[in-house]
Order: sequence, then C-alpha cells, then structure tokens
Amino acid sequence: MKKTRDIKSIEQALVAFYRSSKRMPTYTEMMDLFEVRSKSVVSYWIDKLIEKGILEKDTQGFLKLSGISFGIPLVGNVAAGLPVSAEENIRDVVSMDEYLVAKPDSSFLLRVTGDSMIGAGIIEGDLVIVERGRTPKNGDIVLAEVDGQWTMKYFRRQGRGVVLEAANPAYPLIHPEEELKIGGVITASVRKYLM
Amino acid sequence: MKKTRDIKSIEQALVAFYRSSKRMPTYTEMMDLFEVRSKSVVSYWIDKLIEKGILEKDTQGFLKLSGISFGIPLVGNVAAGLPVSAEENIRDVVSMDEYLVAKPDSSFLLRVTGDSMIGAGIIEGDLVIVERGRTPKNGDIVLAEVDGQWTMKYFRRQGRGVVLEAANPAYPLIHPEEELKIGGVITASVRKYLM
DNA sequence: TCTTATATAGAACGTACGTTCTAATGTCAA
DNA sequence: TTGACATTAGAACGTACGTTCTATATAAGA
Repeated sequence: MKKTRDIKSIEQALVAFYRSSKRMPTYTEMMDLFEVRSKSVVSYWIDKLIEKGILEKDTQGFLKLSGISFGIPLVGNVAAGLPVSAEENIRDVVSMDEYLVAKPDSSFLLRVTGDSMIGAGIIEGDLVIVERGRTPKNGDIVLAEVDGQWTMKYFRRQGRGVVLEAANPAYPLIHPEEELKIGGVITASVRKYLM
Repeated sequence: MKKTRDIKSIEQALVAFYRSSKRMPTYTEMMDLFEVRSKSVVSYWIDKLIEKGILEKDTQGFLKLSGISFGIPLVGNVAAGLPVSAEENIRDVVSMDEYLVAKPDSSFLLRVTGDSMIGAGIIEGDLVIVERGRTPKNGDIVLAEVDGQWTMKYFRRQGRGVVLEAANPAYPLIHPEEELKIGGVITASVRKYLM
C-alpha cells in the first residue's frame, strides 16, 4: 500500500519542477526529486514515463513534458460528472498563454476602466488582450482614440464609413472623422476573482 | 544601418525558440539561431544579454529567460500613450498561466453554458477556471449541484444556512437541503474573441 | 518454499555541453 | 592613416550530462 514512487507522483514532481524552474531537471537533480540514489533508477522511471506518453524526447534528445501534463484540463461536460481524481472526462488540456495569446510579440494587456462594454460582458477591472496592427473586421471590439481618449468600442462598417458603438446604450454612437486611430483589436478578455 | 545581430533580435530569437521548444537552446543551436559560426560568438552575445538582465543563469548555471522577456506586457494606462514600440509605459509583464491559475494541480477548465451568471459578466461560451477543494467564502461564485445538475451560482451565507443565487433575476433562489455538493470555486474566467 | 518480475544501487563510459583562449577581421573616430 | 574598440572565428579543454552495464534487494505468484 505504501508506494512513494509511482508514475503519477513522478509526473507531478516533474511538472512542479518545470513550473518553478522553467526547464526540465537533470538526471542528477531527479535523484533528489524522486528520492533515489542512482541515476540509473532515474533512467528506469523516465523510460516508463516515456512509454506512457507523459514524456517525450525531442529531436536533440532532450526531455520534454508532452502537452498532457502541462496546462490544465478542460472538462468535457459537467453533466458527465466532475473530474474528481482528474484523468476522467477530460476533453483537452490547454495552456492559458497559448490559448489566449496568438501573437505574443504584438499583443499587450490593458486593464478595463469604465462600463462602456458592459453589454459584451467586459466589466471594470477585467484585463483585455489587445493585438496591435491587426485590421479590424466588422463587429470586432477595438481600442480606438475618440476625442483624444482611448476607449473600447464595437467596430462597425456602415456603407462607406465606420461607426464606433459602445456595448452600453448610455454611450452615444461615434462617427469618426478622418484618420480613425485604432490602437488594436481585442482578441480576448480575462477576469480574476480569487487569488 | 544594417545590423542583423543586435540584442533585441537575439532576445526575440531566444523567446521564439523557448516558446516553440519549451526549453532554451544549446550554444550549438544558437549558432544557427544567431547565424554565427562559432560558439564563442554565442557566448559573447549571451554575456551581453545577461548584463542587460534579459537572461539569467540559475543556480545550476542553466540559461533562463528572466520574466521580462516572457509573458506579455501590461500597459500602465492608455492615456499615457500606447506601447508603439513596446518598452515604454509598461507596468508589468505577466504570464497568463501564472496569473490566472494559482493551483494548477487542483484546477480545471469548464465551458459555460446558459446565462445564469450573465449579471456577473460571465456569458455562454466563456471558460471558467474552477478550483477544487476550496471552501467558498460568502459572495464567491461556486460550481454546485442543484437537482442533479451542475450550475454556477453565487454562494451566500444566510444566518445558519446557505443560499445559492444566480446572477440573473430569471432564476430562482436556491435553498439547498442538507449535503450541498460543491464542485469547486470559480477563480477566474476567460473569453476569446479572435483566433 | 522456489521462481519470476520489479525496483534499486553503484560504477564506468562516451559524448556534447559551456567555457576560455588566441587571433583575425570589421567599424568608427580622431 | 592610425589607433581603439567591437565583433567574429576557430580550436582546445574540463566537466557534467545521459546512457548502459552488472549486481543486489524487494515484492508477487505458483
């Protein structure tokens, strides 16, 4: 009954190490992690993890956590039961960075102030991810300069021109003059409730 | 004017490599990345990046991207001007995974169906991050089982008992009987508009 | 009990890693 | 042009890496 060393605990140790160190441990470091005294034992378990598909070796032979272990699981549907012991009923596993930010080089975060987009479910305090240099399509939410102020608005084509509309009836429609300044297109929004 | 190799381009190359490979390149691999023919040149530039604080070496001497390069920048306030060339007006840099998911081991993602929490800015299609095993505080949003169905509700203490309230007047208050089943507490929500 | 499979330990080995040295080349200002 | 400095190239070196081997201990089954 007392097995301190099984595949799952080793996987967890590796994931924890990678999360805090941003790299995989060396075999010598794994000796401490797994609480064994020989590198050959490490090799023994690593081989098992590779067989299970939890680990991979890339083209250069370096160890790599294969997606499954990284990121957090996306549950299929709750009706089928909650993931009590993980493993079950999991549709996919995603990294938030990869899921939310397609172009990290040209994106930035912005904290939302005001209630102009409340109708779209974007409320004060949210963070929005803005992608620079992207040409907005009809219906996209954009960060635009109106009267010297940067605000978020729906971008709507109307005939030959463009209208900026807030997701809040309290705000007027904006018919921008020439040279509409677009700071970027909102590609995602996130909100944190608890630490 | 034509400098193919400067600190910024090297940093970008390293970040790109790390993003796709989940590890730092070896010096030999960097020869290709930087388009130089000697490892000593790689070492020469790496030292520069370390001086600038873009790279670090951890206790074991392994290269590591120091936060600044990783994650995406959080802009202070838009009024001060947009980050045209990055670098300016940046308050912080965050990784979405670290920012949103405090306890990756006990968290999972769930896609929202229905409009029961629309008043809280959580709409159909959003992803919520649920933390298992956390005891909900008054006002938290929880994933609870009501009549055999898992739904999201505000968790409110009322005298000795508990009330579950939707963020939508169309839904009735729930006064759970004994044994209220809590699947977890919602710690964050995310929404993706564009790919 | 004996037998087999599983798990651990230690040591030895080849190699690729990062470091460091010398030298040559390019760039820019005086 | 000359000199100072920045950048590149190549080679040599020590070391720590991951691999592999043998041997022993532990657990499970017959």
